[in-house]
This record gives sequence, structure tokens and C-alpha cells, in this order.
Amino acid sequence: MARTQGSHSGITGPRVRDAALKLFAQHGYAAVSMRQIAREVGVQAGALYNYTPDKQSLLFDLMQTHMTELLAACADMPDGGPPIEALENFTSLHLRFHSERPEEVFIAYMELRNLTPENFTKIEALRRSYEDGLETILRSGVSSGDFEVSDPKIATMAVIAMLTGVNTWFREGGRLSLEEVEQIYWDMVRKAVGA
Amino acid sequence: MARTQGSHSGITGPRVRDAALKLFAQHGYAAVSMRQIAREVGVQAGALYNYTPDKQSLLFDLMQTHMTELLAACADMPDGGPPIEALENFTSLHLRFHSERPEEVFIAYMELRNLTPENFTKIEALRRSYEDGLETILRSGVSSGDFEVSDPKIATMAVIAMLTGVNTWFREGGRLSLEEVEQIYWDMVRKAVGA
DNA sequence: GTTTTAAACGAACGTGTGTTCAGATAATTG
DNA sequence: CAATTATCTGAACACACGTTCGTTTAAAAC
Repeated sequence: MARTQGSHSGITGPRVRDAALKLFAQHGYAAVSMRQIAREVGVQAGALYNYTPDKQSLLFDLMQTHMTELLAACADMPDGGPPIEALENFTSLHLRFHSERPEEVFIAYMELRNLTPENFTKIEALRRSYEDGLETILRSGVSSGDFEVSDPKIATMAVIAMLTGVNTWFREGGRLSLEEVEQIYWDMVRKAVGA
Repeated sequence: MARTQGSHSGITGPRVRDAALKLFAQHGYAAVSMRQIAREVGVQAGALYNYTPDKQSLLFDLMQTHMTELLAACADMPDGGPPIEALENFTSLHLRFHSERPEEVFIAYMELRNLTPENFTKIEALRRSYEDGLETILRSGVSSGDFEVSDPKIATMAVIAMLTGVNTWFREGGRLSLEEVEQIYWDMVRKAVGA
């Protein structure tokens, strides 16, 4: 018998999250209605409000979780080694982490303008923190003489843009494996910073 | 006396375009209503339909015009020179052209998923044509031995992503002039392709 | 087996959506 | 000056929006 009401023992919450993630990534935050999300979950629209105070929080939570996990992964990286190793680690981590979460990445880059000003400020801070990690690596490489970079801030933006661009075309099972892509990009990044 | 009705001798058309461009870039296609566009123009919503058959065409026309102008600018480039000059010209053109049209660029990258399938196909074709231009340069440089690129297709995507990323932070009157940015990026592009 | 409680329904609220169109207005034409 | 035409208004259409809430359901607790 199909149980259409009553307790679902806490499985609906994650399903709401997943549905929002999928639909926001596919159609964009503004184009997705709460009723669409509810339909995807298999529930009426009103039931969503047991799991989120509003639509905006749904978006913000997705982005905040993503950025926090990204920073956590960064923090887990071995540090203290030579700058060139740090840069290789960063490149590898970025490509792996982002290729595993195409939907989160898409949302994190496309839906910034749909955040309320307060939420935008918080996400922006997390993003800047990520960029600072790379900039620190580049500056240390310049100091040590390993890198040849005229403007570390610009180089940071350039490298991140280049790496993030992979998500626009890379698909698992395509012409190249992730390992091959990593190799090719590391080669270009290394050359670009003069190492 | 404020003239609120009657002919405006064909000045409203461009104003509708401009308003749509500005608002789509600022808030996103799905989040902007025809009434908002009308208010920006200083007209009632119904009057917009003297200038566009529907909202979708407004978006498509903006993107198509942008891509067509980009390709026209590419076609005007001097060709026949050595690959390294062609690549420098491409880099310079991309940065200049895109920095002059931040709103069009933003829309062209963010609103692809809000195009109808037929319109998407057309814009996609224009974009691929642009990418092919760069790929051709890279391949000729590989053939001539000027470039060291293991996968020209990937390198094409990487370079375009890197260059387009400039639009996320570059602002006229900021720390760096466009000429300085051009210099820095050309340096990185050149190194990245091993030239 | 009864009571409690978490979870979902389903209707409703007020507002906004893209688009159409008959009627009003003012510039243009003859 | 009169007739025409391009342009815009303002109301209307049917539907969708995010969100709230009284009610119903079924699992959990005792």
C-alpha cells in the first residue's frame, strides 16, 4: 500500500536537497518553482517547508555546503613542501573535486546573483578564501624563484578560471579520462606560471 | 508636456534592447519580467510586443547579435602570419572585445539554458565556430613546431576559459589598465602553449 | 492499546507571469 | 485641414508563484 502521508523517518530532507540541487543546476534557481521541487520529491509543495524556511535558504545551503567542503578538502592537503608540489596538489584537487560535483559547481558559479545580499557576502568570503589559498602558493613560488609570475593576483584568477572551465565540457566516459585531463592541465598550469 | 502616447520615431526599439540587456545581465533572464523591462523603457508592458514577438526572442537576439559581431571581429583579423602572431592577435582581440561588452558576455555564458532547443543549437554553432578559430591557430602552431601542445582541443578550451575569466573581475579604472591585463595574459597564454 | 507527535495533504492567500487586443493618441501623409 | 498610420495604453486572460495553515494520517512512545 502506497503510504502517502505520515512519517518518512527523515529521508525526505535529503531528497529535497537533492531535488533542488538537480533542478537548480538544470534550469536555474529563478526558473525552478517550489512545486517542481515538490513533484521531484513526490510530495506536495507545502511539505517542503518542513525542511527549509524558504526557497532562498535552499539555494544558500547548497552553496555554503559546497564551498565549505571545498575549503575542508583544501585544508586536508599536505603543505610545507616546495611550491611546485603545492601547485600540483592544488591543480589536482581542484580538478578532482570539481569533476565529482558538476551540479554544485554549476550552481556556485551561476547563482551568485540570486543570493540575498547577506548570503552573497558569506559565499563571496568563502570563495575569496579559496582563491587566497592559490595566491599564497603562487607568491611563495615567486619568492623561492620557482615561479615566474608578474602579478600573482591575476595569475590566481587565470588559473582558477582555466581549471573551472573543465566543467563545461568534461564528462566521465568521454574521450579523455580524468587522469589524462589532470596531466594535460597540470602541464599547462606549470608552464603558465613559468615553472 | 510629457508625450505619453503616439510615435516615438523608432527610438523605443533600441531602448527595449538595451533595457533587456541590462536587466538580463543583472538579474538573469528568468528573474526579469516583461513589466520590469517596460518600466525601464518607460512604457507599458504591451508596447514591448511592437518590438519583439516574445520574451525568448529578446534573449536570442541579444545572444545572436553578440556572437555574430564576435565572429565578424575575428574575420577582420589579419591572417597568414606565423602562428605565434595569430595567437597573440586572438588573445588581444578576445580581451578587448569581451571587456567592451561585459553584459553581452555575461548573458552569452549564463543564459544558454534559457534558450529554446532550436535557439540553443544556433548559438552553440556560433560558439563552436569561434572555438574552431582558436583551435586552428593552435594546430598550425603545433605543425610548424612553434607550439608544444599535447591536445589542441583541450588547450583551446583552457585558453578561452582563462581569457573569459577576466570578465569576472576586470573593471575599467581598476588597479590595472586593459593594456596591462593584455600583456599579463598574453604572457601566460604564450607560456601555456609552450611558445 | 491508547496517546502523542512528526509529516504530509490540499486548499487558500495575494501577487505576479507572458501575452493579447480594442481603443486612444499623436505624428505623418496627402 | 482631413485622413491615415504607427505607437502606446490599460484592462483582461488564464495560469503560476512562494508561502501559510487547519486538517488528516500513520508511525512512535508509553
